[in-house]
Order: sequence, then C-alpha cells, then structure tokens
Amino acid sequence: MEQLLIKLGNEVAKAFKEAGYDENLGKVTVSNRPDLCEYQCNGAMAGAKIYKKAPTMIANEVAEILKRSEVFSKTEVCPPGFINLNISDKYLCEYAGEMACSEKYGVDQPSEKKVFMVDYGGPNVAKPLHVGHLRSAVIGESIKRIIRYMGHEAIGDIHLGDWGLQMGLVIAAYKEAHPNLVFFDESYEGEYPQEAPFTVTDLEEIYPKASARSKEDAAFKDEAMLCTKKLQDGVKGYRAFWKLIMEVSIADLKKNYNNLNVEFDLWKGESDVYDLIPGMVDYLKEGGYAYISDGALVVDVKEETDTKEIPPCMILKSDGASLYNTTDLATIMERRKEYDPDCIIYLTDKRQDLYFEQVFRCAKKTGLCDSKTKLVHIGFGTVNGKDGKPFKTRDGGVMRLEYLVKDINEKMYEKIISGREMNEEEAKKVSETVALSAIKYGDLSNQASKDYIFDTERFMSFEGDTGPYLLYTVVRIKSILKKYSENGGDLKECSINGTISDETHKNLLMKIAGYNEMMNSVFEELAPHRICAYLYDLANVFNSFYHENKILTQEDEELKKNYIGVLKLTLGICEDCMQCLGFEAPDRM
RNA sequence: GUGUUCGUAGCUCAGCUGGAUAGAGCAACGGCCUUCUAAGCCGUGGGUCGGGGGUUCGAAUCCCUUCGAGCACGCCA
Repeated sequence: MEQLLIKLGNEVAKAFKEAGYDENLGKVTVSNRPDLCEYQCNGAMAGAKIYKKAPTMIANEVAEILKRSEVFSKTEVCPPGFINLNISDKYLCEYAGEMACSEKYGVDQPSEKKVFMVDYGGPNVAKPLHVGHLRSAVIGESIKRIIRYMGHEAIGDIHLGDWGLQMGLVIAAYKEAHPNLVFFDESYEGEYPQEAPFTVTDLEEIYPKASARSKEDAAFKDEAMLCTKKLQDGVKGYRAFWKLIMEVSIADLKKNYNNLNVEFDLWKGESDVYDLIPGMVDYLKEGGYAYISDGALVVDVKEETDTKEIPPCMILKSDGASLYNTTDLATIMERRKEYDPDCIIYLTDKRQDLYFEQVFRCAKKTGLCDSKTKLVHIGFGTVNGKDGKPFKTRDGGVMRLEYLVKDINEKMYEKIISGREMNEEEAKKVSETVALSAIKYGDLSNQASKDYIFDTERFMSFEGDTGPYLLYTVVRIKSILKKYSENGGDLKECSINGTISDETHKNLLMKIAGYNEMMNSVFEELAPHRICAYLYDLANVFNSFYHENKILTQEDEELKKNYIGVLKLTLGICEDCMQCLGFEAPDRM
C-alpha cells in the first residue's frame, strides 16, 4: 500500500500544480501542532523564494483548491504560510480498513528481493557471554527480523571467535593438567573419544586462568602458541580436541541465545576461513595491493577526501601470522562466494569504527568485495551501570549475561506472583516473557550508537516507556477480544467502517495509518529504536481511546464491531512490531 | 596531538534529515475505579537545548569558535 503521507502529499501536490506551482512543494508531514491540525504542508514557504511571492498568497491559492478535495475535512492557512490540514474521517477509515485486509498491514514487499547477511553475536568459544554481548545479540536479531519483515532475505551469522590464541591457551592449560590424554599423543593412530572430558564450566574456569598466566609465564605462552600452531596446522589430536571444545561451547551458547530469543542461521567462525587466507594473501600481493611496511604486510586505504590520517589495513603481522583483519577479509570473500549478498551488516562495539572503515576500504579497493555488495558497520555504544560507567558486578567483575538474565527473571517472577492470581507454573512462564521484553526494550529503545544506562528497576517497571507497559497494553487488547468471542461475538465479522466516534478514536486511527511509513524508514535507517517509539505512541493513543470508550458494553452493535475491528488492527500491528524487536506478549499478565 | 561521537527538565531519553508554543517517562503534586486488566487514564509544576558568533523569513537541528565528557588512532579483537 502507498504510504498515507505520500497519498496526502499527492493530493496537495496536485493542488500546487493546478495553482501553477512546482508540485514537489506539496510534501505533507504529520502536524507538529496537533492543537491546530492533523497534517501540514510547508511547501508554500519554500515556494516563496522560487516565485518571489508572499508565502501566504501561495498557501491561500493552494488551500482554495484543496478545500474542494474530499481527502481533507479542513484546510487552513496560518502565517507565515503553513497549510494546515485535517484528514476526512471517511478517507482515514478507508485507509485503515484497507490496511486491515492487507498483508503486513499495508507494508509493501519489494519488487526485487535482496540478500542481507547480518554478522552479529560474535562470542568467543570457551568464554562465557557477558553484558557486552547483549547489544550485539539484541540489536542484530532485531535488524535481521526487520529485514525479513520488509520482504528481503536475511542470513544471521554468529561469527564465532574460534581460532586464535585463545584456543591455544585452553588446549595448553588442559594438556598440562592431563598430559596423558590421547589427544596430545601425536603418535596415536586410533579413534579419538567422542565425549568431551570437560564441561562448559570447566572451560570457563580454564580460560581466564590460562589467559592471566600467559601474561606472566613466558614458557606457558610459548606452549600456548605452539598449541595454536599445531591446531592450525591440522595436527589430528589437536583438531579432535578443538572439535570437542567447540561442541560443548556451542551447545552452551545456543542455550543462552535461546533464552534471549536470538537465533542464528549460521554458526560459522574464524576457523571456517582459515584455509582461504594463503590464497587471499597471494592475491593481494600479486595484485600489487599489499606491501611490506615495518615488517608487516599492509594495504593502503587512504583516500583523497580524507580529513584524517587513515592507517593502512594490516594483512599479516611481521611474524607472518594472520590477525582479525585477515579473517574478516577472508570471511567477506567466503560470503560472496557462498551467498552472494547485496549487503553485509556488522554489529560490533562502536570503538571498532575505524577498524571497519579500514577493512571495508581494503575489501573494495582490492576487489575482494565487488561494488554491488554494500558493507555496513553498525557500531553500538556501551552498556553502563547507574553510575554511568561500564556495567560491572557489585565486586567490580564482568557481569555474565546468564546471571543478569536470571536475576531479572527472578525479580519479575516476584512481581508477577505477588500482584496477580496466577499459579506458579504460569507465573514463571509469564515472568520470563515479560522479563525478556524489559531487557530488549530497555536496550532497543535507545539509539544503537549511544551508550546507555542499564537500569534494571526502570526497565522492569510496568509504568512509563518500558517493555512491560507495552505488553500490558497488548494483553489488555487480547483480553477484550477474548471476552468478545466468549460472549458470542464473531471476530471475523468485525471490521473498520466509516464511523469515528471521538478524538481518541481518530488519534488511534491516524497513528495506525502511519505504520507503513514508520516501518519503511526503520528499514532504511536500520533503526529499531524507532519501532519502540512508534509502539509506545501507539500504546498511549490506544490507552486513551480505551479509557474514553466502552467497547464491550457498547450498545450500538455496528459501532461495537467497528471498535473491535480497530482493536484487531491495533493488536496485529503491535504484534508485528514486537516480532521485529524480538519479543512477544503473553495472553495475560 | 589528530580524528570522532556527544552535551536537551533534578534523573533517563526522544526530537522523523531547517518549521509554529522544544516533547515523553521517572521522581513531585492534584484528580478519576459498583462498568472491558487502576500495573491504567487525565491534569499541574519543572528548560537562556553547554557558552558565544554566523547562515535565513525561521536553527536543538547547518557552518565557525570555545568549554566539557567519552572513544579511537599498525603488529589485540
């Protein structure tokens, strides 16, 4: 469906043209003065310059023509040249009615389906997830869902950190403690055990200790580097052991991401492109792109228009080892070959802005990535505690994501069980659903690029601009629709008809009618926080409507059906928005 | 030092790519339940949009300058 503002704009543009002015001046926006009008056009003021004519004169001429239009119920001119418009009830109802019958409530599917890859998550194997991983997971998941909702293909890839020194550290530490395991016996020729001799908890203990030790104990670090090399060179036992680490770690990651309603299509990682690196390096050398600088292999990525010094993109360290850049470039190659994406979106901390700028330039310049494929980095801000400093546990340690989620689940359970009559089992399920909305909405409602303060109490509140408030509103609609059905009403028979009973009713319909436009700009800007803002507005106008109008006890049957029709549409839009954000509402709470 | 992001109510944040009187929420205060979930709704108070200059009919938004904060600047990821 065409966006409402475009339709209204076309109507006004026609009037501009008829009056002898450029039709491009006829752009319509939602009014920023709802006390004066519902929609506005500021084109007359822009036109004043072009035509050297008083803006009010232009506005008046256009307004005279618009007064004949059936689209608007009121057309007024206000100094210095605003054209103030009210939409006619009939036109608005027809638009909303059409939305209700349309797929995705009028959000059009693209004529050309594009392939997006979303690289998010980015956890390291053998290391537990911490708060820092929350944003990547939550924002990435939402962006993936938004892309799909808009009718494109989105492939989510977790891009595991599964190959570097960190793996060598774990292997070295384990080997030291259990030197007789067959994995480390290079003369061993038999089958390796299928079962891991360790658990996730073991791994999570081993890694930080090994990491800390490597900084003081040079011999241990050498051993870890040797293990890394053996793994990368494909020594059978090391590979088999590594595989077990991967299995155990991935199973645990899946569980944690599941709790967040985050799902990846691909569980690839740095290890998957390791074999591509030598060929890529040769290509860069032969193409004359890469050269040796201070012993390291680099590609220049400076451009004429730069206002700052952009350091070259490093391909190999001076000892010949690969690094983050190397695997990322190889991954771009691999993705192009396997999936031929139109766009690859990376979600990482915004501190990596410069780094991605270098990698993207390098990929484009060298042809590792063709011009068709867009490379986009979405850098997000830090999750801070109430003191405005990076989120920490009470004793100053890194907050594990698992504990954070568990803590919020428990607090939410206490809230639900004490405030409502609900059995334990349902309360547990409901509280998990509500808790997830609290966490995700708390994160997503902020602009991704900004730091934000993770305030558990505020996010969990049922009042104000929070996930639980939205869920509460949705639950309320569900409850009314359910009662309507139970009392013998047929929901299928209810649709929006031409009547608008009061201002709150109209406000609700106007907010609904802006859905299409909102989703399109969210997609263009990849900005989930705007869905949050819309959803919150929608919930507010709905609640006002709800308090002003009795729905189930409405005596006028036609009006009642009309109301139910509006409720169905409101609910549907809320659910689609939440779907895009990555959480959902329970049936009651 | 260079670059970059940001500075909006006591606190947490919006502000849709220049529009009218800068908006929400929390906190404070005052109303509204024998009626669809009051975990709600309605209202009041609270601001020199860090400061200064400029661009123009019009600036929180664009430009310059200044103050303050965060972050990044070749062998980590």
